[in-house]
Amino acid sequence: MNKNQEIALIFERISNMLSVLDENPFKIRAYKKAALNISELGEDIVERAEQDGLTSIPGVGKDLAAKVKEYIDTGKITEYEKLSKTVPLELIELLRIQGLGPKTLSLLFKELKVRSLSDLEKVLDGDEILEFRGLAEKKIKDIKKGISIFKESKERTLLGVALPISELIINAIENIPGTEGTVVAGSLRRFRETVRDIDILTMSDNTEETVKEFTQMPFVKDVLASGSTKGSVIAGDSLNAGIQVDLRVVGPESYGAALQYFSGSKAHNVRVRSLATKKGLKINEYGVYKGDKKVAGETEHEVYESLGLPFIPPELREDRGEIEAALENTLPDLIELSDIKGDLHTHTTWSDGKATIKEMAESAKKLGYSYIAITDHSPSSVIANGLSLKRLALKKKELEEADKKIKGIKILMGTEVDIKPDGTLDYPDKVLKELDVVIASVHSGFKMDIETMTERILSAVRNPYVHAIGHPTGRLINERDPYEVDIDRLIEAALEHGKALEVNGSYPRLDLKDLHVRKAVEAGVKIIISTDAHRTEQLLQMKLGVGTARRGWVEKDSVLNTLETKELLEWLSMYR
DNA sequence: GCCGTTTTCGGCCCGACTGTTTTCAGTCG
Repeated sequence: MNKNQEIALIFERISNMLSVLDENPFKIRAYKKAALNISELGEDIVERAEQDGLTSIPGVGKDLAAKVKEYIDTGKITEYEKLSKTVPLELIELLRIQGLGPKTLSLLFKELKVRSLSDLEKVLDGDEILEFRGLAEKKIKDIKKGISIFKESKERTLLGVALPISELIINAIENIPGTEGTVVAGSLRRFRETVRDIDILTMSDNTEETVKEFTQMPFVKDVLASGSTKGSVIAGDSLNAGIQVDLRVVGPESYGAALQYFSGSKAHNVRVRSLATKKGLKINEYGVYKGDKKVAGETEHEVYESLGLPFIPPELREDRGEIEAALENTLPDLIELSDIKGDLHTHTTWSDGKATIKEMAESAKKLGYSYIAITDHSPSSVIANGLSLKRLALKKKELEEADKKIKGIKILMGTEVDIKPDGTLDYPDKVLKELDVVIASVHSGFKMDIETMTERILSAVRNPYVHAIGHPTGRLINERDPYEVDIDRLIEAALEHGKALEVNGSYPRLDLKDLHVRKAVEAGVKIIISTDAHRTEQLLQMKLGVGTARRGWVEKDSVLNTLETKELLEWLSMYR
């Protein structure tokens, strides 16, 4: 964890501690907001402090700047140390329990000395609890249910897992008579790399009945809420067990306002609303109002238009400067999935893939691609059945034959070559020179200090025959942290040597991630968006890669695999 | 605790659902 993340975590905890102590809610929010902005800063906070610019971080004023400074200088924040003595860390963890909020927890903490999960469970089973106002039988039962969900709770669900599930549910809802326009909203629509729940919006002429039918669907294990416009359920084993699915049902006159509202993010919506207030408008999920008069609501476009803004694509709605860009009319013209002309990172049965060259190429052709690069592993990746020089030659022969046979798509001979711990590549230069596409990646020796790892990857960037660095930070979301690499230096070197960085669309990776991609393209670095497909259906993960790139404000011009075959081949051959 | 082309003080997004509140508080998103 770097200093930014450490400080963000402490502020987040302070916020939670204050909420359990029932402090000023705006102070609580102030700490949360500062935590978010510091964690997304994209710049070393120590450097920012040295330039005396801490208060230039949104949400960081004089007080919080002093606390950041204190942490940098002493490794401690006195306020946090003090609060920790009163409010145990284990207690604020309990805020994640559904149905148990800060008010109740505060009461249990102050009156019944609850300090941990086991304390809480004991208290809920005891008699004393029944003395408390607002904590009758049903509420206690709800909290107990929350505890059991909390105990089973997994980490946030991966985008690539949640998206297909949302499509199944959308289909099921569309089959309810009278529904129309069922779409995904929330963080899933924004293509966040992980999601906490699945938000779905639909229109219906009988909202109550639609919610009711939704809560009775076969995949539902638990119903958390069921009202006239909103239902909330927990999915059972037939889907991704434990994930929460929320449905909102509105009429057509409010569809756009509701979609805008439920797509979030929260931070984006707060900005949108305060903008509305300044213009003398009021905005909620039913529409935009001037006094009692509704001025917008049917479409998202008109909601933004009523505020004097152009439409803001969902992937940008994170309050990362999109409001300002919209006001100045400088929003990026984001890349579309249909701009992609081919996939430059795929595997076949020659290494650890499950499909042959021919099968991969034919699937790529069906997607309308003009080219596909087959980039199997190099010998050091033993587990992945990396190709020896001899097998590489044999593969080349098969690939050339397939290329002749299959018309309408160019099959490129490539490799995903290992960057070995000493920074050398797993094939000699004279071999790399003969390949159409060379992607260099780290697959072993992850535990290195940042200096060594960065140098290791930079030596691959400097190799004249490397085209791109594959999954540059090596993370596996929810499973493995990224290795330590100085992204800024990597970007600088990629720019200097004219090399591309990959946005790997494989859903456990999504690497580079949104904030890093944005940094790279803003610096002028070209990227490739690829799937790392090991089977034909994984070629469809391009959608996730493009979504991640869109979250990184990427335009078509920054992406090499939007080039037509001829232009791409020209670019690739610059390194020969 | 932050922030300011309406404010350096007084705001800080807004509504649905639930429970036990007979008019509203807590939780959630």
